[in-house]
Amino acid sequence: MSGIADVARLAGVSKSTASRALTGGGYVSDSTRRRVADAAESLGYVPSTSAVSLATGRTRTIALIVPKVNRWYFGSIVEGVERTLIPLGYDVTLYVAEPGSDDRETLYSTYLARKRFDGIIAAALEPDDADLERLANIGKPVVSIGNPLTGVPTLGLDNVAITRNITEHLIALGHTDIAFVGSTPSTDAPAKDVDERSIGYRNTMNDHGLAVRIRSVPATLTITDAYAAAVSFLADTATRPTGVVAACDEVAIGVIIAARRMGISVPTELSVVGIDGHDYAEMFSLTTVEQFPEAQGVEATRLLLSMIEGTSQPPWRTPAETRLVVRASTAPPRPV
Amino acid sequence: MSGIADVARLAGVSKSTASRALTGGGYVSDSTRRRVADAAESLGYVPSTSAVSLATGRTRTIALIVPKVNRWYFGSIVEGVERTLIPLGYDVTLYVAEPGSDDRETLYSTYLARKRFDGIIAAALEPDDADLERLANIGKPVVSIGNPLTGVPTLGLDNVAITRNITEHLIALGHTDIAFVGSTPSTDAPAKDVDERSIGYRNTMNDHGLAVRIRSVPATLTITDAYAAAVSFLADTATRPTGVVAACDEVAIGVIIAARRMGISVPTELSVVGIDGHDYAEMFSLTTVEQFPEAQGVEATRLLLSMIEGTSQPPWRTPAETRLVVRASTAPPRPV
DNA sequence: ATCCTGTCAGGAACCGATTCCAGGCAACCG
DNA sequence: CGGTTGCCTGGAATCGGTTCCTGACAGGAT
Repeated sequence: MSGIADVARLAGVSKSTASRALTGGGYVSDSTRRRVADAAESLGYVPSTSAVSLATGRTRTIALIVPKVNRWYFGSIVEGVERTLIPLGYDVTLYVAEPGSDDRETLYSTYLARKRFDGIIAAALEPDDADLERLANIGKPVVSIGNPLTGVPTLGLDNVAITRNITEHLIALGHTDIAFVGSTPSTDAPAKDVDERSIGYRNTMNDHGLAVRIRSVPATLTITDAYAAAVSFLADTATRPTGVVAACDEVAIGVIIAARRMGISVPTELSVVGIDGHDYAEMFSLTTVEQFPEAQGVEATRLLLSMIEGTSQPPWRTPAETRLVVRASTAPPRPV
Repeated sequence: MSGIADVARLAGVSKSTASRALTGGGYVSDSTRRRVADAAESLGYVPSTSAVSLATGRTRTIALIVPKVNRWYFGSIVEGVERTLIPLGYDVTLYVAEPGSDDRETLYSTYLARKRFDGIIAAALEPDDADLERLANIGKPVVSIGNPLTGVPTLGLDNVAITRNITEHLIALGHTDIAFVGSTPSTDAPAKDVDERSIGYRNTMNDHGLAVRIRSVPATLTITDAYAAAVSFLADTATRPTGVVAACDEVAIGVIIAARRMGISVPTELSVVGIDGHDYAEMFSLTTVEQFPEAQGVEATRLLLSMIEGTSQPPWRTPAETRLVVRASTAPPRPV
């Protein structure tokens, strides 16, 4: 429990000199710098973070906001952020709150207001206008992953292009009866990734004069949700599509598991394509557009740190890397 | 950016009275208390956490240490802890570091030494003796989830009893050729859940005079790891067991997916039983022993808070709830 | 010899709260 | 009526650092 005063006393210098020696600011001769360092070492001195924060205004903490932890995409982001920040000695305070939950209000009224961080990384945050203003008012740098927030540098995918790409992939294989499994955007202004993906699919189908069919699954987009939905919408052979564009890999996998269970052969009777590059994609031979959320977490952290240091203002929108991987879940439709 | 001095000035009282009025300690008349509260409200006063921490020695932060986020068990724990702490205004600083990683040393040397929290929840921490001493030396309450640490209240399962239970279940169905899919404990002193589970299986097999067969999968115990391992060990029909006790549900699911893929019928040709009650268990009709990691996160948080408040010293070992759920992944072996 | 400049170190103010201590005042008791 | 007690408030110290400001000193330039 020794403080900097103890270190200073042991080294035979003043508090201010000890502080300068340890933090590296201002003039200190090499010999005293070493004496102070030795004293700190031998006392096992660890600076009090609250005192440092109070004096400097910096917390060496970044806030990470995610709607959920227990999904591959968000879990990967968390791991990417952690991996980058731990070696730098930064703390990560995690805030888990789904849009619309009670915790969401607490987020803005308590957690963000408290400003116990130097910057914020927000994944899939869906703030309304009032929230966005509160976010801007706290005066700390913010980086968004996933959906673009006005005035906030965002790292994300070009979702419309991606679903266009994979829808074209199915069409090129000869499919005409293609469903999008996800959700219908509530408004024309897409607020979420899923909305953009739905729109990319819809536009492509329209361009080709093909019928748009949307199968809804709950917004959580988990494998189990998609499985349950697929068990019901695959049952009717009359309305069953030959191709499925899934909102994400977890939905795609849920559909595949349901199909297998119902004896529907993938890809012979049903082609499925996802988006994510989920850990399980290869195991299910899933054709998918890979993205790399852990790398996105790393990249978002770098962007945020550069804003905190004030060295640079990142671009308003940074595209994240993707890659189409064709596996064995897509094939031409069986001739009628 | 107004401080308590501004609030005091606006309310026409001293800093000390304002502080007492807002924190609720000591004598303050109702009328001034209200005046101060109004002043704070109208200024949008938010106390500086670093100043509060410095003065009180309390951080209103708890540290959560997990080896990984992107696994159902750990993700659930994180969500349970978050759910409990957010309404209380506590911050959660998350530390993700696998045993043996570089980050693990940083954990002890930097993160824990800094003491920027009031208590610690550690899931599946595997400290060596030196680590354990460092943990004790920081002088903050600790609760462990999963594996018992000496001197630390632990919330966990009776793993030996659980695997005994499910091994008996398979034996009662008529199986004699039962493999444990997980790992062999490195020492006789079990350090991890998996070790205990392995031992429970082994003892039960020995008691019945049956041969012990262990199939190893990497320590990460993911679905994909288990899938890959199962694809190889299920291939040889001569050595293929009729029953599998999986170290956890993710391993069990990996085995089931591999079996389906290889045309091995579950449960007719292969019975599989897991441990966890994973989100996917029902989808795969998996017989399993359910546990509730999110509830464990909640419970561990409660224990820790009671230690922080000093109200009570929790018992050395608290058993977590479990429940055997028999589904359609287990059946009597096919008669030869 | 004087002046300036660069290096080094210490004293004291400061960050923004909490809390100890002392004192004023009214009410109640003996 | 003096003394004790309880309620209420303000001043000042404190938590543990950082940083501004001042000054001492040595060396080089004028």
